[in-house]
Amino acid sequence: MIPNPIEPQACMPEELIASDVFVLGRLGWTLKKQAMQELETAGFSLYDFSVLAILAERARETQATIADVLRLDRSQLVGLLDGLEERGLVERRRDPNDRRRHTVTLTADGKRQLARLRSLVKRIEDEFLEPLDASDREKLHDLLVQVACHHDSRFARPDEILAAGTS
Amino acid sequence: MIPNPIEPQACMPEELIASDVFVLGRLGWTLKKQAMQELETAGFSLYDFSVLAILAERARETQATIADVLRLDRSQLVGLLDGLEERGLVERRRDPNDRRRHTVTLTADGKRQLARLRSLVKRIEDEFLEPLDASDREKLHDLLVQVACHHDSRFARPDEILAAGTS
DNA sequence: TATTGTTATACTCTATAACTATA
DNA sequence: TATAGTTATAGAGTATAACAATA
Repeated sequence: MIPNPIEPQACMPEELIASDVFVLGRLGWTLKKQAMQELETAGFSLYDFSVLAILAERARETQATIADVLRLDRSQLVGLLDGLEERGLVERRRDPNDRRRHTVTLTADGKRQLARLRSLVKRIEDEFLEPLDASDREKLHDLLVQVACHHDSRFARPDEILAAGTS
Repeated sequence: MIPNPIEPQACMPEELIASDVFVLGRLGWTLKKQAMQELETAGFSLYDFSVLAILAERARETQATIADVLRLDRSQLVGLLDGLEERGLVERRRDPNDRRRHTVTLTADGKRQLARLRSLVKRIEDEFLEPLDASDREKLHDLLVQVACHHDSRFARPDEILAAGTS
């Protein structure tokens, strides 16, 4: 036999390691998958977390705006909200000003669950970024947000710019 | 209350912007999708590029090792290689040492196409990272690879460490 | 019996279209 | 007519299982 003196099996090509498409794509996928799996054992999806997080900051969102933020089709959001509503974490109410709209709000239970998921997600991120120290993590996040902001202005955080000098 | 003087529609929640899962996940997805679309107009997929890149550095790979690097199921690779082979970009040959194996090699035409795709991907990455200067891009890539390496040792680049002082 | 490449199948997302009730 | 939410359907992408050839 004498297959190969130096085990070349499954070693990573330089070109792909040098490629941001490859590295960023895979890293994003890995982290997402990791988070999805861990949330699933808690009975939630990543979207559940995102929806709750959105509602925590601005209650009474309409379904369309939630879907837009998550880049989700409105039809996909329906099932998500159904699940959250069944568990009593959110409430849908008709908007009296425009009876076509539903305004969605977080319940007290929803807030509690969000707090739980928040710490879970935080732990996942901490483990994922383990090799980086606090300063590097901040730098990484800053660079990512800069790029994200360039492609989607909604990522802009005016208050962060203002607060940059204070902390 | 006084609803919201500043149009709140589809604005991004702080918590999600602060979340690495959210930002990294979306950014990776965006870049990947962008690259896929642009490559598609050239008649290729992102996987095509990756396969060609792998073969350029180490010819005569076996299908299993290629699939492993790309985290692809071996059955998925079959169709990919079929497409590349039909276009005369790669060649499959039975390994005489182990007739179960197929060794895959790049043809001259495959090398030419890879060069084309390479510059295309490079351009996509450049555009994507437009807001960052050269130093920031390097830093970002460095951080990403550090994290990637932590989760998958094959991302380690011993030669880069060695070459760090020379160039 | 285990492994390589292959084929066939099933399942999960996501995208699209059609429907209702309101405007 | 257009829009918000909903439902139903279809497609792509991915994962799983079974198979033939070889070890």
